[in-house]
Amino acid sequence: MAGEIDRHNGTPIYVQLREILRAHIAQMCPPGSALPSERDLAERFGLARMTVRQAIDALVGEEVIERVVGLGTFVRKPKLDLQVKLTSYSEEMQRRGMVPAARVLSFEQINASAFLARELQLEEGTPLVRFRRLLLADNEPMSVDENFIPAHRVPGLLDREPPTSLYNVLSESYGLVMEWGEDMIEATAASPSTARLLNVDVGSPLLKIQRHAFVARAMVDYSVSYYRADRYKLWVPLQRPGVRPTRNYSTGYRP
Amino acid sequence: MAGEIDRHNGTPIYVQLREILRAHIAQMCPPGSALPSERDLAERFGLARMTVRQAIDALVGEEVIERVVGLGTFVRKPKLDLQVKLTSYSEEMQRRGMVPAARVLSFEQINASAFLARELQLEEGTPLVRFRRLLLADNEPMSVDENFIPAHRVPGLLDREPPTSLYNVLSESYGLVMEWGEDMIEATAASPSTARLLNVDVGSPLLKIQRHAFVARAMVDYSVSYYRADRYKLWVPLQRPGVRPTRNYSTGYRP
DNA sequence: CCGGCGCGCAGGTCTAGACCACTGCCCTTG
DNA sequence: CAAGGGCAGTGGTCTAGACCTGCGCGCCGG
Repeated sequence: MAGEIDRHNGTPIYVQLREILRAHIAQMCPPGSALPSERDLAERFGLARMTVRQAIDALVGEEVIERVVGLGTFVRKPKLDLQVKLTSYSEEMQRRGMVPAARVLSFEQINASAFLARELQLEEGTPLVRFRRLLLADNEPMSVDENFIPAHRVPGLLDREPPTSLYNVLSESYGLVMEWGEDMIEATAASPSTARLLNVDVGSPLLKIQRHAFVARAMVDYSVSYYRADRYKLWVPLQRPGVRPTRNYSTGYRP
Repeated sequence: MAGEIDRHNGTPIYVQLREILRAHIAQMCPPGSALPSERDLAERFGLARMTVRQAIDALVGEEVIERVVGLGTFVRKPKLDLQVKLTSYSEEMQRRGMVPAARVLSFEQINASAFLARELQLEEGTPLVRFRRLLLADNEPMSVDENFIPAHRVPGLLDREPPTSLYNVLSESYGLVMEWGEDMIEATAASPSTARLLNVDVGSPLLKIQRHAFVARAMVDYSVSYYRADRYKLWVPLQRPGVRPTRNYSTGYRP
């Protein structure tokens, strides 16, 4: 198991352990495999068992792992059908037989402004990773995309190359599989800078999509995207309240 | 606070305390009121503070109460359900606390064009009821709305006054309760005629929403709406949070 | 050979403290 | 009167134990 506890960096120990466990699970634990026992973990990291339990409690709450009395703690099967909906741009385009590409506009750490802090439900000034890209499909601009992720969720992300698929990296390296979210959709007119990036006229209609994506109760990603209206439509299945959900949602490209 | 802890009946103490607190909140705590402090509760019930915290943790997980560092623990406002979809315009606006109104632009029978026939999955030339309105919210134009309904579904509809709430009439007079549907969402620029109706500049961004609504397997309504982008945003849940995460521990499952 | 019991280990619950950061408020000081 | 510091109280975190029940397996006796 990689990682060590740093007792002096201010991050609560149980949070550190939780993330160590999450990464460990994501990287080398198939569903059904057992975690070390609470007492083992306590000894290995030099912690009280109650502290270990606090870390494990969190992951159980997220339904990442599962306790069984008398047996141990086990990795749960990821919910496959959930994974399809909150898809990343690259997955989405590949599924549609288009060649996705991206030009990285910025990839840096910033401090949360008042606005971003509110959107991400964090304190103002919290370090965030900002990842801004121009997304292309078949070599033609499709959207300008800006993601904000709490930095503490993705230690070391900025030391890497900017990922080609953000959601893939989040899931494979950090165990952050987006489970649910909400989109705020509106129409807007292209600003000069956005128009230039997307290769459209200033004032052209764009689809603005703000997304909050969550893992368990914690928001992990806030993103703002501007899609070219002439290249992108959304398809949204609806249902009447009280009817059993179909649980489908997909973004769709229409030529 | 009513109730006492029974240390010998087998029910975990924190569960007993949790239910005592829940009852206490339900009976005499308006939203915003404070609970006794953790130390108070521990002393009053003769428990360790960690045990009290476990009870409180559960209620915080249920979003019944809320902790504020340095201040105390407070009763939350019950959450409103935002999960309203496939609602009619009037329901939607009422939910937002606005006064809905409509100006009828046309209310007539037409024959399905090739395009409409394809959208409604009917034969070309099939009689349709066309209902076109300018929808207002708080007396200001919000959208231009056009519904197409197979005429055989709504006999006698045209002999009435144009309905104020289309979905209400469909459901109350014809038993057509929309069960599911799909929205196609895109951004577009206001045409001269639409711009004039909506009281915006030509070329202003609009949200174009095409909706297919179904009862059972049969499509009952095809509609096209143009919403003013400056007045309308769409909220789309991507994936339900599912079960409220709790700190309860399940037993009896074998991986 | 087979059945049952007990041991070891898993998580579940609980205790009685500790120190920390944060908040609101009072009281002192300028 | 205003600004600031101190203080008491809050939740946040952590410790090092305790004893409980549930579980599987191996040992031992029939």
